[in-house]
Amino acid sequence: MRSHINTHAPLAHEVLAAVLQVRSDTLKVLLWRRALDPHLGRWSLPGGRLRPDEDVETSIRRQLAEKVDVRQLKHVEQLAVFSAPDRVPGPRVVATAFLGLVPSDVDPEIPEDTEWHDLAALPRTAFDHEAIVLRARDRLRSKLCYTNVGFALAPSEFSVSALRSLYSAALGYRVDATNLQRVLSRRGQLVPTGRTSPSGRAGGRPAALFSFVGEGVHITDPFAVFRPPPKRH
Amino acid sequence: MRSHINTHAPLAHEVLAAVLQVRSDTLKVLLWRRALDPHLGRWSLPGGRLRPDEDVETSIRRQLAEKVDVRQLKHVEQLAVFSAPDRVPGPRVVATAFLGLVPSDVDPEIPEDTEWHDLAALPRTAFDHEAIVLRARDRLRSKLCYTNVGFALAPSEFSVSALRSLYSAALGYRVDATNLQRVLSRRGQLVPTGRTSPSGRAGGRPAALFSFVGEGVHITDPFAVFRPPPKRH
DNA sequence: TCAAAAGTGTTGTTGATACACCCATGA
DNA sequence: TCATGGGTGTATCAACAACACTTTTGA
Repeated sequence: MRSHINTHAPLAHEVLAAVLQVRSDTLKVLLWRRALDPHLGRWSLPGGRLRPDEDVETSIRRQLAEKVDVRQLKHVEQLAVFSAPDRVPGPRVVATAFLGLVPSDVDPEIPEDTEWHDLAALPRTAFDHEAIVLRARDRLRSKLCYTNVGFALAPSEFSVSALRSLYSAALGYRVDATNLQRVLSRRGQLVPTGRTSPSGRAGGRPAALFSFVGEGVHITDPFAVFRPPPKRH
Repeated sequence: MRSHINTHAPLAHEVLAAVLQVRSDTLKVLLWRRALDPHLGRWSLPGGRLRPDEDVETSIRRQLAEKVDVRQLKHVEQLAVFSAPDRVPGPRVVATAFLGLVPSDVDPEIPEDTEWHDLAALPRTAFDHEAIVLRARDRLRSKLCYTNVGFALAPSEFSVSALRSLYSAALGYRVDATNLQRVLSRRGQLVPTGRTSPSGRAGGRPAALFSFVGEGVHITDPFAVFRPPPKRH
C-alpha cells in the first residue's frame, strides 16, 4: 500500500500566512503584490514551498523571517488546509494556512513589494487568499474572547485604554475598558507593572501600565457551558 | 518562483480520520490493524492517499465510505496538518487529519481488520496516530460545549436521559439531564417530537422524545465574553 | 401502593455589562 | 480650577448548577 504512494502525479505543498497587526486602530494584513503571472499584480499572502526537512510551522516561520523579524511574530497557529484541485492554475499545490500576529508597537521593515492592508477593505487578492484572510480574522476574533492571544497584539507594556482600542479594532466593535480590565484581571492574565504613562497633551490622569502574565496562548475561559464539576474543597 | 515548485523531492499527501462514536456509554474510535510493515500489527486510523482530482474533505469521505456508510457519518471536520518530516518512515508523507462523528444508534458494517477502541484505553498505535486521536477527542469536547455538534452523536430521536449519557461519555464527566435540556432548549437546539418512549422493564415514567432542530454544525454560544453590544430594541 | 424514571420549580452563584462617580494631571 | 482622560464602586442581568419536589408509569 504505502509502497506505491509516490507513483501518482506529483503534488506540491505550500505554506501561507495571514499576518495580522493592529495599525492605527485598524486590523491589517500583510500582503505582497505578485510580480509574475498568474494573477500578476494581485495581492497575495507571504509563504512558499515546504522543504523536505521542515514541518509546516518551521517552514512558515522561516519564510516569514524574510518579511518580518521572527522576534516580532508573537504567535503563529495553523488555520486549515486549502486543497481544492484548481485552487491555483498549473500543477497542483495544496496549502496549509496560518494565522500570525504582530504586536502593535513594532513597525517591521518590510520589502518593497509588500504592504499592510485594511482587512475591512481588501484589494483584489490572488487565488483563494481572501478566504484565508477571512478565516484568520474569524479565528482571531473568537480566540480573543476565550484565550489570552491578546498578548500577541499588544506591546509588552500598555495602558488599559490602549489595550481597549486594540481589542476594539480586532473585534470590530467597541469594547468597554472597565470591563476589559476586570475580565482579564479576574482570569489572572493582567499584571500591573507599577509604572505609569505620562498623560497626553490634553492632560488627564496618567494611566497605570500593565502587561500580560505570560507568552504562549492558552485557554482562559475553558468551558462556556457543561463545566465539569468543580473540585470539592 | 512557482515554475520550479515541482523540481524538489516528491511529497505525498494523505488524509486520516479519527471517527468517533459513543458505544455502550463509552467514547470509541475506529481503528484498523496494520497488515504490513512498518508498524505491522499496530492500530492505525483509516484514510489514505489524496487523489489529484479531489480536495481533502472529498478524499476522506471517499476513503471512509469503504469502512462506514457515508450516510452514517453525520459530521466531518478538519483537525490539523501533521507534517513532521519523519512522521512516517520512508518517503515523506504529510497528513491532513479529520474528526468524524457517527450517531450512537447505528452499528456500521466494518471490515474484518477494523475495530472500535475505547478512547480511554488506546492500544499501541502506528506513527503519530495517537496524537491525532487525542486531538479529535479534545476538539469534540470543546465543540460539544459551544456548538450543536451533539446532533452528530445522537440518533434522530432521543430522550433527554439518553442524550445525557451521550454527552457524559463524550465529555468524560457526569452531565445533569435537567440542565442539559434547559441549556439546549434555551439555545433553540432541541424540539420535542411529541412522541414518548415506552418506559423500561423497571417501570418509570415514559420519556418524551426530542430531536435537534437541524443538521450542520454551527456555533450556538458565540461569545463567551466581549459580547458585541446587543441590538437596541 | 411502591419503586423507578422523567420532568418541574426554586434558589444560589458566577461572571459579565452598564454607568455613575471619584481621582490625577496639564494648562 | 477646569477640562480631560483614568480608575473604582455598584446595580443589574443572564446563564447555569444544584437539588428538592412532583408526575407518570409498571408491577
